[in-house]
Amino acid sequence: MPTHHRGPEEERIALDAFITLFRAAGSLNRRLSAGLAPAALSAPQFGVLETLLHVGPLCQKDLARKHLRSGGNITMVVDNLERRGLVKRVRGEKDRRFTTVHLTPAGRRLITRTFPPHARAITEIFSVLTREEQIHLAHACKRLGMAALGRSDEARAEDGTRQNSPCP
Amino acid sequence: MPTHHRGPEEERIALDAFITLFRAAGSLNRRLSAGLAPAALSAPQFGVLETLLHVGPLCQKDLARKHLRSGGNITMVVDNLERRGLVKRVRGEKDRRFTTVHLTPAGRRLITRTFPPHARAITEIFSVLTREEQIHLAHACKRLGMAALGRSDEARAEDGTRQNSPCP
DNA sequence: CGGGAATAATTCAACCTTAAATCGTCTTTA
DNA sequence: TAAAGACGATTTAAGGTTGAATTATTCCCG
Repeated sequence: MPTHHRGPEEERIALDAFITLFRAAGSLNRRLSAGLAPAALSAPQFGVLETLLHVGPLCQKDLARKHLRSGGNITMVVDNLERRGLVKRVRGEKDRRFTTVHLTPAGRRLITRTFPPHARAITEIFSVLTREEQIHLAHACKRLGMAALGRSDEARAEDGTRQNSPCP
Repeated sequence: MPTHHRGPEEERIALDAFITLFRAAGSLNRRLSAGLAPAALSAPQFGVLETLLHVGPLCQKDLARKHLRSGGNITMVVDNLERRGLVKRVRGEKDRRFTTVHLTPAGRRLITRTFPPHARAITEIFSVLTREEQIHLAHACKRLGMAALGRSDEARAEDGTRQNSPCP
């Protein structure tokens, strides 16, 4: 919604940036989901497989934290992946509250051949911006994200400063 | 997911910008949804009411186009708003295929008192960026969105160049 | 040691989202 | 004018999302 609102200029500019950011995210998302359709993967499913590939087996709590999603949500996404045999749950031996999620061979095969074209698609789309523009965009979004979180909890949980929980 | 992937630099930068953009949108969305909770409005419901307030009664097709959502989605969101008595559907007289969605007095009251604090919250969060940064951000996102859409159909349907459908 | 607090996962209800199928209602055209 | 096609809205099935309640397990402390 193109914010037909007319207020003071500061507000107008902020609302315009806001709505544009959201529309871009939506369009990106739709486009990339289409690219995932051949593998019959939803974006969240792809995200979980990608994380498992690049950081290794994780408990669901950590998956939730990494993706900024609720626990119940991860349960469902992992359910659907497990139903297709792309992932398996392993009950913690030391601490039986945890279940660690592992890629199966089939899951690893699928994600290793799905990730590269996906990354290429992103790179291709972002190439409408120069290298510097991309860096500035990322920087601005990083600050925005922090501001939105109000700096409270996991603001930078995924910004590199990871303090991983001890999923056994 | 902080893209632990390590590829050529161009790809690394694009993926970083991508993931940062999405995390920012997610955080913004969560924060603003929290602000809407007192009014018991979801973000999509708020969006529809806001559009109806600022552009006037619209048929569902136009609402769908404005929000880049499917028709079925709008049917449900309007259902929920109508159930609460915030909007009402009016069957087209000339062409009975269309239903025009109107704000009820209650709906107008709710959205007129909900919008200003919402806009202020956005402005407040975006104030971590300078005026110029916000403008550059919007510009970059605009180009990104176009690139993602592949320039096809309603790429700029909401960028001002509105060609409204003739909902009677 | 034993009971209460904390914690990981699951379930549940409510809503959002889409694509595809269907229903009514025009419009076109043969 | 009647059949065919186009078009707006609704329904349906599948999945995503959340927050709250529940369950199972472990931890802590008196």
